[in-house]
Order: sequence, then structure tokens, then C-alpha cells
Amino acid sequence: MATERIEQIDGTLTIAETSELTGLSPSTLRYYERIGLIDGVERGPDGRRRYQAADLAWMAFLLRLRTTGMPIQGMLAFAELRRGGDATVRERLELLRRHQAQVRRKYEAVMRSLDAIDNKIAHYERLVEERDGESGREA
Amino acid sequence: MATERIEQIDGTLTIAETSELTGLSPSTLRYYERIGLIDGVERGPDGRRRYQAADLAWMAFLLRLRTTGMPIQGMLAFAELRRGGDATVRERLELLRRHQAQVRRKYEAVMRSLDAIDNKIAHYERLVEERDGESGREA
DNA sequence: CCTTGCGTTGAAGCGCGCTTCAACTCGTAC
DNA sequence: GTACGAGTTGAAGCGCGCTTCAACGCAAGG
Repeated sequence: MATERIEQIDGTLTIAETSELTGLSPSTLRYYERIGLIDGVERGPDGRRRYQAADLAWMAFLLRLRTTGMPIQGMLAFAELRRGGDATVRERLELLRRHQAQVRRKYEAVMRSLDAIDNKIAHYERLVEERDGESGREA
Repeated sequence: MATERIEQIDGTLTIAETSELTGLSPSTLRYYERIGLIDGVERGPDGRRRYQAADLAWMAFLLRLRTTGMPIQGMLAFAELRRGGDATVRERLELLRRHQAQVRRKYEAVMRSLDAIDNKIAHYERLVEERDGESGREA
């Protein structure tokens, strides 16, 4: 009962807790750090990672980029600009704008295809109906 | 000049022409056939593939599934049902409906993330403006 | 005849985004 | 002391969706 010590005094999180919160597996968190997507993660005196609120916010942003289909190379480019500080704000803005435009184009195509699929579904629905109708009228 | 013999008398298409029309590379066309996504492709007397209008229509449909993010396994399942003939219409309908629902859910998630990115863009735009304002007012 | 172009095949290779593995280190509990 | 659970590392492995490669076939043109 007293072994439930999930919350940290200093408000930092273990890798397991961070994994839980972000949905990223511990392996993925380490992987992202290794390739430079996440950096500056602090360590406890035992050498273990201790994630801070700022790290979580950054991961949330990365997740949004990922959800919208940005490849890791793109996120990496953004992460590197971010390390460059205020001087890179304009470039970050441009990167995000390009991505935004790409996502919109992509999803317009997806929606066009989905419309076609919707039509196919409607077609199949008519087929199934006919079939049911026949078997009802027959015999 | 007389070497330009693109159109076939019988209306069938070579793999190069089909590639051109569908945007799928000849390698991909062979690959799709190998794994069973496309089948019943006729051959000329020389053993070369000759694609028919029906093949093209099927590919167009596959492309819509692909565009909307269906994995090859899913397309394969549909292709196999299709080979099963009329008896599988209901199953095909269900498969498409599940896919349709999935695409919509995904799309909503993407749009939510995109909104957040839009906000970040707006934030960066304000930052850039401020910066410009300062340098204008200074000196 | 021999080159050129377009095709064929089976098998291997590749880039992406993780995941898994093996070996090791802590701190705590018994 | 020793066993356990949660973490660490570097390296290898994996599933997906093609792409590339090597070796060959065949028909037309020079």
C-alpha cells in the first residue's frame, strides 16, 4: 500500500510515467533522444532520466507533427532550428507553413478518394438490398 | 516519326503505358501482381503483360484505398473477397465501412493536430512581427 | 548477325520508424 | 547477501512497401 510512490517531489517524471502520459514507449523516448529529437533531458543521481514539464510540452508538439504525417527528418530539422534559438524563428515559421500546406493538400486528396469509396459503399448497399429483395420475392 | 506506336489495336496497354497512366511504376505493378493485389492480367504472344480497361479501373480503386491509408494487407483482403464473387459483397461492404470510419477518425485527429500547429504558426507570426517592429522603432 | 529497347523472372536490398536483445547498474526489500 | 524491479547502453532485428539487380528473352532495325 505504501509502495505506491508514483508522484515525484520535484515534479519530474520517470521514463515509465512519461511513456504513460505521452503514449510513446520507453524505447521510443530513448530513440528520439538518441537521434536528437529530444534533448537536454536531465538525469537523477542514479543516472536515470527525469523528464520535466517542458520536455512533455515539446513531446506533445512532436506528436502533433507526427500525427499530421511529418517524417522524422522534418521533425529533426525543426528540433535543430529550435536549438538555434530566437534567430531561427522565421525559418521555423516557414517550415511549419510548408508542412501545414502539405497536410492540407494531402487531406484534400484523401477526402476525394474517400468520396469515391463512399460511392462504392453506396453501390454495394444497393447490391445487397436488391439481393435481399429478390430472396424475399422468390420462392 | 512512324516509330511512335503508342496505341494498341486491341485497346490493351503495355506495362509502361499503364505505369504512365496510373502513376505506379512498372516494378510496383509487377509487385502488386506477385502478391495478389492484381490478377488475371493477360499476356501477349511474347509473354508480356497486356493491361485491359478493367485492370485500370481496379488499379484506380486500389489507389483510392492506398491514398486513404489502407495497408497492403487490407487491400489484399479486399482483393481476395473480390475473387470470391457475388457471395462476398456483404463482407466487402463491411470492410469498406470499417475503413471509411477509420479514415474519418484519423482525419479528425489530424485536423485537431493541425489546428494546434496553426496556433503555433500564429504565435510565430506574432513573434516575427514584434521583432520587425522593434528593429523599425530602434536606431 | 548483332545491337537496341522493352520486357521477363527470382532474389536481394533499402529507407523508415521503431522494437527487441543482451549485458549491465542501481536502489530497495527481504 | 541476494533477489527483484526499473532503469541504462549499443547493436541488431523487424515489418512495411516498394526498388534494384542480375540474368535472360524476343522482335525490329541497321
